[in-house]
Amino acid sequence: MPELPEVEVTRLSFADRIAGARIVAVHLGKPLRWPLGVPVQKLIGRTVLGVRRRGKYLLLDLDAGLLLIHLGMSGSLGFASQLPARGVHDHFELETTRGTLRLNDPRRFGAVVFAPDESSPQACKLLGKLGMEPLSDTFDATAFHAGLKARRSAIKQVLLAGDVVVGVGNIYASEALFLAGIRPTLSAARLSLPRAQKLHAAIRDVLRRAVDKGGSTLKDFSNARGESGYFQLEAMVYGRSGQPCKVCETPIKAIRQGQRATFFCPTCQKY
DNA sequence: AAAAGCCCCTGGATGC
DNA sequence: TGCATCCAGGGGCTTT
Repeated sequence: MPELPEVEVTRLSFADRIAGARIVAVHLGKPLRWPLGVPVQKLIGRTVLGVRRRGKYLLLDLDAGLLLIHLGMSGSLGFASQLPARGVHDHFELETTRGTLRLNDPRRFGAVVFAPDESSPQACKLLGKLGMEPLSDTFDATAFHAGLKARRSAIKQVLLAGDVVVGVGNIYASEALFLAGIRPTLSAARLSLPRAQKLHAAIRDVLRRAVDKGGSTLKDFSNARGESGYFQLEAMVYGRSGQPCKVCETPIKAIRQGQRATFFCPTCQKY
């Protein structure tokens, strides 16, 4: 579910409220993708300094170490002073002096991992190979083009891979390619500089607008306040197989690339 | 080194 | 209504 906009929206919905909170208890449910990597006791008494984001990871900075949180495919966080009773899919909970942070994740592809610091092996294993941050000022079109030049697989799959640019998942990859007028199957290396620049702008545009709309709620995404997102209503191609293109009315086509669905308009994205 | 497949897990939708 | 099958927003790991 959660791509960069959903993760960022989640972060914005609780970062200010949790900053300065002291951890008073930790509850673990079923195992997530990876073990926490620290005895729960070591977290008790720690203070949460703030929440950052890197790609689709949330970084909970503590006064000693940090927690890396990934929402996987079906994860969502809740943060409130009073949450309902824990359910079967609530697998991690941080009880703090400011409220309880809870991870609900039915499929358990998500994870919460402790790292002593950002350059530790624990953190580098997860963050080390991540590409450029698309919403940061350092995301530069020329560097983006150079990154694509080195890759021969389809542009859609290079976007998803996350080693050139992070945060673009299955929804926003299709959407950005539509906005840029690029066929998803085109080899990444074959994008000219002007087209790479167009895609660079399209990625920033679609991600920013999605954050503004509170992310996309396809099924069950909600931010840490429990609020849904509305960007799915603005999708030009994602999930619109067979429906008329909003620009030219050609039926939207769905194909599979690397076990994932890709949506595009055969007319607006000719090559 | 890069690319392609596999797999982790649960639940909802679809089809018989 | 019941059961099997397919599909889903991610991404690390293994194999080519």
